[in-house]
Amino acid sequence: MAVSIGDVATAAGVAPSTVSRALHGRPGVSEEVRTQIARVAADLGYTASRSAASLASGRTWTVGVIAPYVGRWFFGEVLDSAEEVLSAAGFDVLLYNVGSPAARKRFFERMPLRKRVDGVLSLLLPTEAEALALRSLGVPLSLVVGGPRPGFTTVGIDDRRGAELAVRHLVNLGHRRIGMIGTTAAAPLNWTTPSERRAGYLQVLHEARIAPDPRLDVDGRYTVKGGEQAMTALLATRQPPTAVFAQSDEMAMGALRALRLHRLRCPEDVSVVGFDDHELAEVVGLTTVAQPVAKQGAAAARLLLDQLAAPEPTAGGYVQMPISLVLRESTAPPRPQPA
Amino acid sequence: MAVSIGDVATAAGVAPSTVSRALHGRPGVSEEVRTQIARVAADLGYTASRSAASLASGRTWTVGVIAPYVGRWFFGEVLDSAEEVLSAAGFDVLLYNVGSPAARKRFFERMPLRKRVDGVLSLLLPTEAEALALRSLGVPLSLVVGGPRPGFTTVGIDDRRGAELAVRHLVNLGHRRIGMIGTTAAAPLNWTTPSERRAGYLQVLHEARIAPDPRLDVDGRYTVKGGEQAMTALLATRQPPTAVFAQSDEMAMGALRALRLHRLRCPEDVSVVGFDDHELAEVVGLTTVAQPVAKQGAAAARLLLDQLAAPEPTAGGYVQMPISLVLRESTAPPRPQPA
DNA sequence: CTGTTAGCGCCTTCAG
DNA sequence: CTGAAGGCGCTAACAG
Repeated sequence: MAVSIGDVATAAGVAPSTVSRALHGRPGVSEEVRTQIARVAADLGYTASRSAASLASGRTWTVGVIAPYVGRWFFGEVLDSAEEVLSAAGFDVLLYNVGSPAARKRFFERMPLRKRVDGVLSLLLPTEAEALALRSLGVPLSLVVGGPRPGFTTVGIDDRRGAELAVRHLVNLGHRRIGMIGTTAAAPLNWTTPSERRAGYLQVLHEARIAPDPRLDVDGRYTVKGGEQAMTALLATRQPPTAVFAQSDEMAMGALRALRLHRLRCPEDVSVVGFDDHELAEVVGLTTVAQPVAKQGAAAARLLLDQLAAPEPTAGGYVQMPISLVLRESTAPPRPQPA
Repeated sequence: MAVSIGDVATAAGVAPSTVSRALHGRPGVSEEVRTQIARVAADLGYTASRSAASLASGRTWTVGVIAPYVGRWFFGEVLDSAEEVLSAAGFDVLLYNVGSPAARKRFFERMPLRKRVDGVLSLLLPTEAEALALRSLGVPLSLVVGGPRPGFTTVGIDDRRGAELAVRHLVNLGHRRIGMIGTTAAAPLNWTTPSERRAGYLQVLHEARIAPDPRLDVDGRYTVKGGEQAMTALLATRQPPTAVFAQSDEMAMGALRALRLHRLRCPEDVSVVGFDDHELAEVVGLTTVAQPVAKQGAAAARLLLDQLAAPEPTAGGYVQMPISLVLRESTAPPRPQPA
């Protein structure tokens, strides 16, 4: 069987409690004994059982991370950076991928996190009911999307202003007929990003005295494929847009593909702006609104650690990360209209 | 405090052991009592403590997943599908991101998995020493890269043949001067993929009686940026290649970008083939060798579950997944050389 | 079918 | 500075 604390104690000629103290660097152990114990433990390849330690102390030293879809660039990036911060602080990461509605429902019903984690980092925006379930865990909660939320510490960006940057850029180039690829579905997952970005889009159109045309507001499901289909739909309208704002780079890339398939050129025929500054946006020369993705994950993780370390449970807080427009080659003035 | 099994037992007027049996669906509990207990447990919002259960039973119901870099498309995709399979089977996923050499070293030294997991799924190829450490955990081991390995059940592809498909395609188009972007670094992480793919490349050159030119074999570090730099280096050689085989789509996309920056056209000036069939390969029209990424993750997870369920520890095994060449728009015959 | 009895391995008082 | 004792919450024999 695996070596236990008792084995180490016996081998070192001390009591188990002394081994525990020594290995945790707690005071009350002579330097001599401490090094001796460390040596013996290493020799024996001893690792404390997390289960037993958790049971006895109540600390699990693990953080639950809830993500909607790890395969998506944004989430992978956030997870990656968050994990790094967390593991450096000695915490393990328990990953829950709750992309599908079914998985999500099951997760929040069974709440497998109960008694299993010291804190939770969520990459998805919980509904009110879900937030309630999360709060009932009685541990610090951290969020990487959306805005301030009672009981949660959240890190995010100003989606609305980001969209404004993108659309204003198009307006400034002289575009008047500007489409948008986002999601019209009524925020199925209580996700505010699409509506916020739409609000920014509408705001700029309003400022520019451009009447919004609902036929130019299409659904791209936040996927590459969806973006392609959405752009195809836009091109099929009576009067296609001369520029398109895609709410995510992935949709923007789908849009670029649709343009290629239609033998249209970007930006000569249609300008495209994305959102996120995806790793590959540079590769395809996509103008986009950049947000610090990895930094958001790291920041959220760090804020969670702060709460974990705090003697008093500190609730809430909102950190907004900066965004900026990155100009590349996918945008240009509209081509002069045939008079 | 949280509600314990004792609370449920008292409230239901039975013994804790009966509650345990009932909730686990074990035989020896009357239907009547079982439903009664289920009701009470639900009312009280009872969830068993994983720590206590693990300590008592020895089963942790969690699987450790070791990944080199979750942000990379391939790994994100594998992780995503593996998590789905695992969690559907009731297992939690403990994620360890050990991308950097430092993190990797720390991980294998401290082996935080000991006494924590029922099985391990590794997305990185362990060195002999690392494999030893993993085996010492005494739990089923599963791998998603490389070939057969004692003590591991592995899922993979024939990298060598994949590379052959790609390069042979270029040869068949009439290319004779074919570059490769891979990694020349001596497999720092004991990762066989680069050398296997190189072997395939060399093999086809040999078949076609083309003398390999070491100057055309450049390092792209398996990243987009690296691919771009590698292609730039290739273009700077005395006699640049007319076609390039990139060992990953991410490097291929970097190469495409380099071509664009040099005002060269693909495939007119230079043909490019990638490897992986990245989600965005279609978007950029990249010809590539497709491998079933998500399926590999799911398969590896399923094989791990099989071992977990088996009464006898079954070791080893190797499952090879199919690959295929996907023709898109990044390859064409070389342009006739100026005579 | 159900209750009782021991631990699982560790941490944390409390003594010394 | 160190050891002894109790208990964390649950499961797994063993009795009835």
